[in-house]
Amino acid sequence: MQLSKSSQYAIRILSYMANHKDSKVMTATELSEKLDIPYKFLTKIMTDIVKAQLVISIRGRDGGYAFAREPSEILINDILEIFHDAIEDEQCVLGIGFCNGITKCALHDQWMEPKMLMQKMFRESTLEKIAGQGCKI
Amino acid sequence: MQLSKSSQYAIRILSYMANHKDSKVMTATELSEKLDIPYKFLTKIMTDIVKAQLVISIRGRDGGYAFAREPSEILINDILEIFHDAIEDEQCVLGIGFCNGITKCALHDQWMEPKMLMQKMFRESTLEKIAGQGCKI
DNA sequence: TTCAATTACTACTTATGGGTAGAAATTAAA
DNA sequence: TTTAATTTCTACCCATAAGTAGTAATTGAA
Repeated sequence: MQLSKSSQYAIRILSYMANHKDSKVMTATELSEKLDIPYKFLTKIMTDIVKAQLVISIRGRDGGYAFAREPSEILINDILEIFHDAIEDEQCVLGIGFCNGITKCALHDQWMEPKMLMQKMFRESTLEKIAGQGCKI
Repeated sequence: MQLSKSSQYAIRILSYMANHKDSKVMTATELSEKLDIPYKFLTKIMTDIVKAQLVISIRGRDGGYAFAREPSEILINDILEIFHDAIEDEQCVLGIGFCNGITKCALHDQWMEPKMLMQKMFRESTLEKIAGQGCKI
């Protein structure tokens, strides 16, 4: 019961970038070193994030990554969706295909409250919000 | 962000058994058919659950599986622990090693409430409780 | 004792996530 | 135009989860 490495890294990367909005672009090298994330893995993840249009990439000399939208407009849930880690409404915690109001799994009722709270948190936390907390990593 | 197949299957199996306490032992064949879980995978999981002493196994003819303790004494969290799916107190949602009250990850504060609620749910839901809800699967 | 019904064990295969290597493409500046 | 700094692409490798196959061990009953 945890987030994938890709989601963990992505959240750390983007929250770090949001924390350093003064520098317009940040390179993969800098992010990799500052956040202690394997360089090659980081570039792979960043390519996914660029395709999802949360950031833009500038290739070539003096290139790097920059936000495509304001950090106040980017939700943690947007990041989780890229790596298929978001908690979907219709998805059953026990993995059965017909878990709804009528036929439901053994944990359906108990799971409802923590699930809703988690979804709410992921869907209401913007990068700007979590960045302004004095977190360095 | 979801449980492993092993945990999902295990919860379904044990909650099914708790729902059918009249039959003392249940065979792997019956569980596999009723719950639509691959037979070989089910027996592998059951062996782990037996080792964790939640159920006992009776080998040989007329054998099968039976509870080692009352379903009212078995928590969902006990099952998650077997397959390393439980949410540990000290485990950071972003996977950093020094996430505590002083130095904390970007999501630390936001994660606290849903995490606590989830832990509480897994640690307070007994098999008996979730079984008595008219769930067949 | 033999047989059939059962779980346990060992070893394998397949799928997926995490991670790495090398080269290609792009671009600003010298 | 050349060079160096960058991202991107393709193709791998490794570890683990998920699932399968075959056989050994156990046991009640005929």
